[in-house]
Amino acid sequence: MKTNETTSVRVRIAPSPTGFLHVGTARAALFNFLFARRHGGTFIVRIEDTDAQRSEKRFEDNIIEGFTWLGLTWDEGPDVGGPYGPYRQSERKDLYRTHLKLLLERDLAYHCFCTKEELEAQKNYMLANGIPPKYSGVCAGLGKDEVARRIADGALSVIRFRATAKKLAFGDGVKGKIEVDTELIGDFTIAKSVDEPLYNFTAAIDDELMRISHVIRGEDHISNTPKQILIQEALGFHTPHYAHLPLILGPDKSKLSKRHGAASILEYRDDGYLPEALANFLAFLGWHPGGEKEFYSLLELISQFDIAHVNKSNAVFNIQKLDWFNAHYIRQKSDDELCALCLPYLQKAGMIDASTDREKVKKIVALEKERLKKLSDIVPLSSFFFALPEYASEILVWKKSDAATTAKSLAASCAALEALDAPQFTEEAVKDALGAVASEFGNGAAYWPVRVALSGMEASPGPVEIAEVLGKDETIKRIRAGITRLNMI
RNA sequence: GGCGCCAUCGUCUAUCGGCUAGGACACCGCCCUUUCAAGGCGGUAAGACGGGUUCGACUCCCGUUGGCGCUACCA
Repeated sequence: MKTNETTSVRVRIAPSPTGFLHVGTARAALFNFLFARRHGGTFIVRIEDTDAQRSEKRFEDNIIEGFTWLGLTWDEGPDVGGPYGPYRQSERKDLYRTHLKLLLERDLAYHCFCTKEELEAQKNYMLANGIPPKYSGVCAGLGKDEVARRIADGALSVIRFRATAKKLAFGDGVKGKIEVDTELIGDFTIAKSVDEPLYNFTAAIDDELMRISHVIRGEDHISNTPKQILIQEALGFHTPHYAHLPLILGPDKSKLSKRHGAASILEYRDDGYLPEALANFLAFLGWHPGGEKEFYSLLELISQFDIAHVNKSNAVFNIQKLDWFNAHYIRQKSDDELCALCLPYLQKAGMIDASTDREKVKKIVALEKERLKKLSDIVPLSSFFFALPEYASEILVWKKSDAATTAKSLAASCAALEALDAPQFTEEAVKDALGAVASEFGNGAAYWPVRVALSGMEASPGPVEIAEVLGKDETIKRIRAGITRLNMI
């Protein structure tokens, strides 16, 4: 796709607020955003809410919130306005009505009175007889008077566009040249009535009126493109450059959808994924800047983005890779930032409240930082700090040790730690105290039981770090409980 | 069924005619190490198939097969 400096780049993401912001739309938005910013163009958000039955404001809000969370910014949209508004199709009815009437007057479109049942029957007949199914055209030749009479009689109708049969080809920025025979399309519907326009029609009108230069969208829209081009030609509109992105697939290789898991991008946020991780991951689904660098900030993505390098084939959404990106970005956070990010999860789990010592929480988060794949992992990983979990006494014994030795080493550790004055219960002091025990019993026989007694878990941060966070009293208490347990084995 | 799009490790990908096919995730092993994680090192693993074109094809062309998408009075 050529992007010379003289034609300004204007791209749009046109979500339909009939559901929460899903991954596919978010990725398409990201690519449009990247493309616009890369070329100093304009990024527009246009809400396609022509389907009044299915559109809901809460979905629009969810979509806008999702884009914002991802780090995207737009220049024109329903919330920020712009010179080509309004940016909600439901608020552009008059524009569509004008063009619809124009099409009707010029006989480029016509009223169709066929009922859904009739249409269904026609379709089944054609299918059964091996004929490519398309509108039969029974209403295509109705005279003006006949149409007026039927409408006056209250007959229900839809508006169909007269699709001229021809070989149509358009260049695609990703796929190359795409050719279709519009003969196979047939006269398609563009409105339920002059006040109820349908998707292919409104998209063609708005892309013209909003001066859209490039349409970047999922390849599930390839079959809509010739319809939109036909409408553009009938109305004397320009045809924007098209670029159809490969689809994002679920593990089963079918188009990613709600049934594959997260229904909304915001669910990823709530689950503890970082926007920079998701953006990095999503950008790499179907595109790659070349080279072996893996981590790209949004700014770096912008500077490298080239739509010519977008893949043609679909990509499977690999949650493990997302986790890896996320873990990386979590580790990049400062302790303060990460603590602030983890706080909501800890609070929600009831593990901390306003009275909890913030410095203690920060130490805990810092300790678990490199173990977090998602922010929400902080809850199961750190709960033992706040309340010792129930655990099997047997796990106190290190694999290369025995109960008797473990009891002795735990008692020694306990004594060594008790000898420390509470104010001097520093990481340094604890380390020296336990180090002395370790030099007598060996690292494994000394550290393992202390760590298990303190955490109640077979896997956790080291005993010195935990003890320092817990403080002398709690540390001694937990170790004594461990010793008691050992004596009962 | 019709039409369209696509085809490199299990997954995301590099390669734009010269490849001993590179990287990443995941997986396995080793190191580090009380455990886990992180980190370091190493390993298993790919050009769907068949024809062309060419000195030379993963790269170009054709066919086959397979996958996906679309086929609404949804978008």
